[in-house]
Amino acid sequence: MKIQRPRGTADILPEEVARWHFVEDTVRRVAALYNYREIRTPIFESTELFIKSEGESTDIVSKQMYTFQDRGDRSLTLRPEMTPNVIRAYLEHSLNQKEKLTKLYYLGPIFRYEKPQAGRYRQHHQFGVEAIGCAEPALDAELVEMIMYFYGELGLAGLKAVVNSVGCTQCRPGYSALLRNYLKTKLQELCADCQRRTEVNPLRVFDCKQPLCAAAISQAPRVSDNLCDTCSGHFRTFCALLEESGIAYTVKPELVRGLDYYTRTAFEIISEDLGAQNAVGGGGRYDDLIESLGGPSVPAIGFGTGIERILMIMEERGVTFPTAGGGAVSVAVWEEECARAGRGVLRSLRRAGIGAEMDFCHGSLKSQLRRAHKSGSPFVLVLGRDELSRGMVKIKEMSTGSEQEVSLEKVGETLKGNITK
RNA sequence: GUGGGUGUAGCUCAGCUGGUUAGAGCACCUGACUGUGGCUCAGGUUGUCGGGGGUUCGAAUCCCCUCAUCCACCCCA
Repeated sequence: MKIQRPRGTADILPEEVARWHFVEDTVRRVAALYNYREIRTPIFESTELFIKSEGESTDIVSKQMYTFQDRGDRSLTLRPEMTPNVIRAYLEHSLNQKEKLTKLYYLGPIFRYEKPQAGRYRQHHQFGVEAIGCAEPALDAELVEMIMYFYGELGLAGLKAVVNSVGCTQCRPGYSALLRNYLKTKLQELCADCQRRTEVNPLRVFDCKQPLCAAAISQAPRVSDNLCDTCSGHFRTFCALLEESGIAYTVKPELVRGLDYYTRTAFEIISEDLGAQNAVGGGGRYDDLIESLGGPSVPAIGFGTGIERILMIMEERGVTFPTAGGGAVSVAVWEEECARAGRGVLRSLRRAGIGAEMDFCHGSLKSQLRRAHKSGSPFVLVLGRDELSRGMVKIKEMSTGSEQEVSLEKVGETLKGNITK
């Protein structure tokens, strides 16, 4: 074993690609149903974009970015998520001038330098959407509905939506301070992690699994009681609309996402089939991000979901999916003087839109049939001395074993009627 | 970044307390059928035992380092 793939990356081999296609096709179909249009942005961007978007102190920016200098001494970073890229493109092309509400989706790889683990890779793929230009909670609810619909179309089950409001610039700082002060009074009762969280990200303490910590925070002030009127109104309507759409969800006051730019609505979709990395998708509103990147003040919301984790759930639950059937027609020729005619047949079949291949390695007829059988060829064309001398070719249908002879010129035509594609 | 498990043929794994030629099943190839796949039967190929170093007369087996992978923490998709 010489050179191996970089740590935390994966090769997607031909056998697995069918699953990817199934997911990708579903992405495009569902996006179209909700009228989102695809956007493709560069794999790398100015490092500054991510620092400005996500906040210097976030895990992603402080320790997970693949950052490098190019030959022109620019600092570039492999995208660690997609929202900043989409917003950058939105601003760069003044999409806000073209329509009031811009609805975009993306599908592609993103990169984070993390220690690989089950469901966690250094390169993984995400499907996500960004809806830019509307502050209404109805949009928030529709996004949750959309992501759940998407999972439903893939045949996934065992998923749970958890939602929260993280407030806005008006009310969040006040709440964080309030909570931090409360936690400081309980500091001795908290575990070491939670003592650290108290300073760094107090809301996380709610998520601690230690019973002592759970007890300590049972009386702590809740976000829901400390939102400003606008935020709490937004959240109430959002929840009511989720109920209207029949989506089962739970409010989780401790849900706080890893990026600084979120405001108000935050949500995550959790799977019971994954290990510790149990979030399949998540998203939230980011009403201040565009302005902070130097654009106009435009509200927006988005979600992202990890393709690898989706595939893991499919695997776990044995989700079946449609696969493309039937291999190419195989042309079997084993005598050297027939090879030329065989190549001619290949060309005419392909011109007729029929996939075809021939074994150039001089295998016996037997081995060629074996190969054809294994690769799922529906038909094998047998072309040997006998047939060639008559200007004919034998068509063998693999499923029944029946054979018929047709003239060389008519092969394409005859097969075309028989192949269901 | 911290802690723990694992690494033997393409795949799944066996190999007892160090002992000479490293195994099984599946897969693959060939043949039985000198022009016909699947089934059956019979043969056959494949390994620097993850890599490096050490202990030893002798290492897949013991020790150290390293790499990869898995699991958990952290964080997230």
